[in-house]
Amino acid sequence: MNGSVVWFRRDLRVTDNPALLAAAARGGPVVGLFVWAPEEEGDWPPGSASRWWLHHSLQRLDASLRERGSRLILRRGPTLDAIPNVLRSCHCDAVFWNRLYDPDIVQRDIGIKQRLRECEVRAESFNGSLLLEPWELRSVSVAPYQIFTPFWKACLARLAPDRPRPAPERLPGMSRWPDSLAVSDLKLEPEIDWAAGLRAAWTPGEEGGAFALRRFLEEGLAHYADERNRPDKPSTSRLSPHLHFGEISTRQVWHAVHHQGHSNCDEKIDDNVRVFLSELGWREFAHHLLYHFPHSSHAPLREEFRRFPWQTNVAHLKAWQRGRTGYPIVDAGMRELWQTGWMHNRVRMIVASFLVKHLLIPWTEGAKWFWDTLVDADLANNTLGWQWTAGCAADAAPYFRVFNPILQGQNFDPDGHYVRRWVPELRAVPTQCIHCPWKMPNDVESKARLSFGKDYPPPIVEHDQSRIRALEAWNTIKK
DNA sequence: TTTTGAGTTGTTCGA
DNA sequence: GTCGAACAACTCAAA
Repeated sequence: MNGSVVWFRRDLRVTDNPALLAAAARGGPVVGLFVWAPEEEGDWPPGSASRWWLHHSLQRLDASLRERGSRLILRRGPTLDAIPNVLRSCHCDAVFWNRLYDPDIVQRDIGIKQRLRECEVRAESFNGSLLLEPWELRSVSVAPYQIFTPFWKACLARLAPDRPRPAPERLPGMSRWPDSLAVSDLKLEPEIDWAAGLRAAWTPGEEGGAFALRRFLEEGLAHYADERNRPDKPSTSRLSPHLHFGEISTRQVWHAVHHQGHSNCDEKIDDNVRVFLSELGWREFAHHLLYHFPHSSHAPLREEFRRFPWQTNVAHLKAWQRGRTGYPIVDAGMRELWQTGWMHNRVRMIVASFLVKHLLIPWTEGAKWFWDTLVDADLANNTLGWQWTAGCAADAAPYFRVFNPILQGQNFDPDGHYVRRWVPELRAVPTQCIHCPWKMPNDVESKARLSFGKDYPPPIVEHDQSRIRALEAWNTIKK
């Protein structure tokens, strides 16, 4: 009896998967297990877009395991029932998994490991997703880092990520497999099919992740430092959902990009590579913060923000969610999100700043909407992103940094290609008005075949006024 | 302990 | 049109 169960969660790959390799190394049968137990994830069970992705990724993983002689058994929670049940029915005596770092999941997993060990089951977890785990790095004062630059410097000084390890070629199987649900039984796909845009934009699964990395190395990386802020250019990696679901490991990405950097210009690391790797650094930093400040997905890291005069305005929130604020760059972003489950990072900052500063709507509302609509929704990244925008993270932006959606549009989408792609009613608007169509002269408006205010809304708030109002609101919480 | 330097991503105004 | 300064004060990290 030396069969092993690999409990898959967000490590949906066979390459460079420490838990899977540990199971394979024992030489006995290897059984993949996925347990659907959203109620065990606290206030943040996977959102709609994530569920769609998960559905497809599970199918791919099962296929990939079957090619190797194993398979993926699907069960519903409670996890603490499902794991022992599968262990018994396949006569396995060990469970391996890769660690997650979201507070509620950490607590659950600690309990599960303890219970399994009490039952004489070998239960072991591994680091399958971070370059350094949150407890591996402390500042000199022993307190967790709260500011990115010193955090990342310290990481870089210590970092020597292992080389990624190849997938096991063969996995010993069983003669009789335990019962399994079908992926469709989990009902992860939407009942009303709104996922056409997601299907067109993404290939969930390990192969899709490898393909995205290859494409980025060939087409994106060489211009990354200059163009990563341009939503009209294909220079970002688009790896975020693959990284979230662990379809590719951070180590794989790190080594591939590093290698490319060295082959480009011998000793010196390319600026593009340096900038991209620091984005992986932000992912590490986000996980570090959420682990050490487990309440931060709900509450501001800076205490005084509890008194911030947020406003409730359902109509404004709806307009923001549906991409009808009247600011083209904001609306383009929100519609890209709605249709594809993803938004360019620069545009995420612009729409977030707009919600929080122009509309004074709580950042948690934005975080919730992103959580439900993003295919890369990740509690750590989402939390840090929103806290940063709202200015309540430790290394917050200065209070006076209020993005001007017109200027941001003109700077980062200078030809309006991005806006025209996602806000088709503005397609014929000339470039000089594309980011402020309300300034369009009447004769131009008729030529643009646009009835302003009917086809496209006027701005729901005025920028200059909103900016002043935001600065005043920030003033009220000063000590 | 105290001190010092610094903090991803910006905007506006006036010279 | 371009350019530099001003926009708060605070807290984190390290010496």
